[in-house]
Amino acid sequence: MARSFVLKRESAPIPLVHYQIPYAEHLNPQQLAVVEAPNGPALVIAGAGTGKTRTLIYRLARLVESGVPPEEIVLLTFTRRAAREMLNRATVLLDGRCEGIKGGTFHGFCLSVLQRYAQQIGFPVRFSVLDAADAADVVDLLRTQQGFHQSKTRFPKKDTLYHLFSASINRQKDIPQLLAQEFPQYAKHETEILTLYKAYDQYKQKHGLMDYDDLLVRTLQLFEAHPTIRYEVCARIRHVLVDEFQDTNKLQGDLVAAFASVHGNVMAVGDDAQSIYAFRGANFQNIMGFPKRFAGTTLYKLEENYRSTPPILQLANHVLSQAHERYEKELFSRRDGGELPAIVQAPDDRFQSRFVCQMVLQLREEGIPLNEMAVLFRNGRDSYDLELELARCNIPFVKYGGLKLNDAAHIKDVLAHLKIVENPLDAVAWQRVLMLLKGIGPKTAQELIQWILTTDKPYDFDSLQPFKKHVGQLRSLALLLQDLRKGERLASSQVSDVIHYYGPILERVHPDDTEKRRQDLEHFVGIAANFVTRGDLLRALALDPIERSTVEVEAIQKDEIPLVLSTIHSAKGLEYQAVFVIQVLEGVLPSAYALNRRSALDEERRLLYVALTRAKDYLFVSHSVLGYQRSFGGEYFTKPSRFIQDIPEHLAEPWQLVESSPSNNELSTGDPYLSLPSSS
DNA sequence: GCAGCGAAAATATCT
DNA sequence: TTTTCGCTGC
Repeated sequence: MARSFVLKRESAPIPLVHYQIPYAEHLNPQQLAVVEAPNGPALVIAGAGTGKTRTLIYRLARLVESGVPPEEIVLLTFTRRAAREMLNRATVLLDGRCEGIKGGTFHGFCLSVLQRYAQQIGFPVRFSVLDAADAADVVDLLRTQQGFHQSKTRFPKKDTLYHLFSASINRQKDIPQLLAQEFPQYAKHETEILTLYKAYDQYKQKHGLMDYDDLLVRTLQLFEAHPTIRYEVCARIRHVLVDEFQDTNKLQGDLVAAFASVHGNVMAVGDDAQSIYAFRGANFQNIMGFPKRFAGTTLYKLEENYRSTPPILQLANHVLSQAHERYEKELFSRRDGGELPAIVQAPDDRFQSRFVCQMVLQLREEGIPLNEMAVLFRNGRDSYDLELELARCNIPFVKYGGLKLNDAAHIKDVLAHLKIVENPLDAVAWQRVLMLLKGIGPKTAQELIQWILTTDKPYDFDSLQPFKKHVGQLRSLALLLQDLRKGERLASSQVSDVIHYYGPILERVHPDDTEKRRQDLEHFVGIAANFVTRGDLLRALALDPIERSTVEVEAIQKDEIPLVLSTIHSAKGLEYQAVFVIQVLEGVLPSAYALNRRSALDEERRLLYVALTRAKDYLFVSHSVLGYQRSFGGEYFTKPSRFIQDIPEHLAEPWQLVESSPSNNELSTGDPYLSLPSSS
């Protein structure tokens, strides 16, 4: 197919394409088959560490070398980080020719489509994208407006409600069903919740707002309502490649089908054993159903693991084999030797942190760079104690997952000012901005917003009679907004202006930690410098929020490449020479939320499997006997996760951490053959 | 109707 | 640790 395509474009007969890259030398036969796959639908089942990313990259290069215009190739990945990395590597591989390939998340790609056609489905060109916190704020606004918060029995909070709405869309279940399953305590509020759901949907339409789910849903709606647009968009997608296909949900499956609807060239890559997004409606049946959905699918398999040593794989296989739903797959390593993974028991959290720090330092001595080591955990907060210890040991780190800088109140405040300039209909942002003013509370803000939404001069408050009391403050706000609105000013200079205006407010609202927050804001100006327009900045931030810890890292040490801290979910698809999995405890991994459902427990188990298979050479799985509850200073006993109970000793070595001598702080493994360096 | 205080509650994974 | 709720005084 590719060949005849080339013949059509060039008038002279070209018998064969000359490939610059020696594919057969760089790839094993299974990988090569994928890279050379003919046009049409293809499904690649690729176990952990089988060179899936590498294969995809070579596939991209191959397509480009075969004459497919790079801008007609779309690579859909799970995170922006993954897309960026793959496209960079492909670009290097084929001296820059892959640069034009479009890559990103489903949400990101849908956003780019919607930005062009938003008006066709009744949205303003400059619609706003709501992140999870924004969306919850909208829900909260409506919740209060409808008076549901005053109900006699407890009414669900904004986060719960938004979670419910989002789950309903992503898992294709109606709200009563979800309520009965997950929140039986709120079942009696079913009618109100349904009312709220409808109100939420209408509100977003009316104010030009889209949440994450809307990006997918509205794109599908757009395609359905306007087949010509669908054709126009998808005709430009000659090839679509989807990574981590096991983690796509129904909506994303439908989108893939739409994207491939003109050219039919779709390649999906996935591994059912690594499915860890069922909570978001991911359905690995998408993999099973792929050949049915796309007639003529060719199936490929990648089975040889190049990443991990045999002992690491054996432990991972063992963990997976205990799942209720059995997996037939067993990965085999192409490597030899390797040390047994360690199951490390620490007396308490502090010990665990000190152990990690000392081990990291020791491995660095042995020549492993910090960014080739990762500490993985179930929840963002599971690393708090470790973060303190790392700072104490002067070990620089980056953290992925967990809280984002965007969630900090002061950043949200600044963003809200930009949002109302971008989209004057964004009432939630208005509310936030107005309530920062002295003497303006929820009631006054609502009245002001009523007026703002109906006027054609939303940034001119001078004519406002009933709000005379506030006219001074409103005037300086108006000045700022009118200034920002003028011309096409650079995003970072707009951010600076807002911060300048916001300075006094910051001091008044957060008198205790003004300085710390001011530093965040300065950091934020730097980030804004990566974007040209205000709209670019806002949309990028909504989809790819700033990691909170990167701020602190820069403060610690700028020169050394940092150690990686990451939630397991965020570590998907990546690999490291040494991996520490910490806090492997009952109630943490598996999560307490998963304990009573088999399928959820299996997902937690796969999560640990994903964590273990990130390791190439060294693997440490740790847990502590005593935990410290951060909320009120208490201690509690913990149990090691059921997933690491009763692991035979030939699969992993049990280590017990003990204080080597009461007089100093050194740790010992209790094993005379294992020495740990003292912390200096 | 707003601000400030203290008590109480909650506390995932990601886009 | 942080957010939310409810009360009180202005």
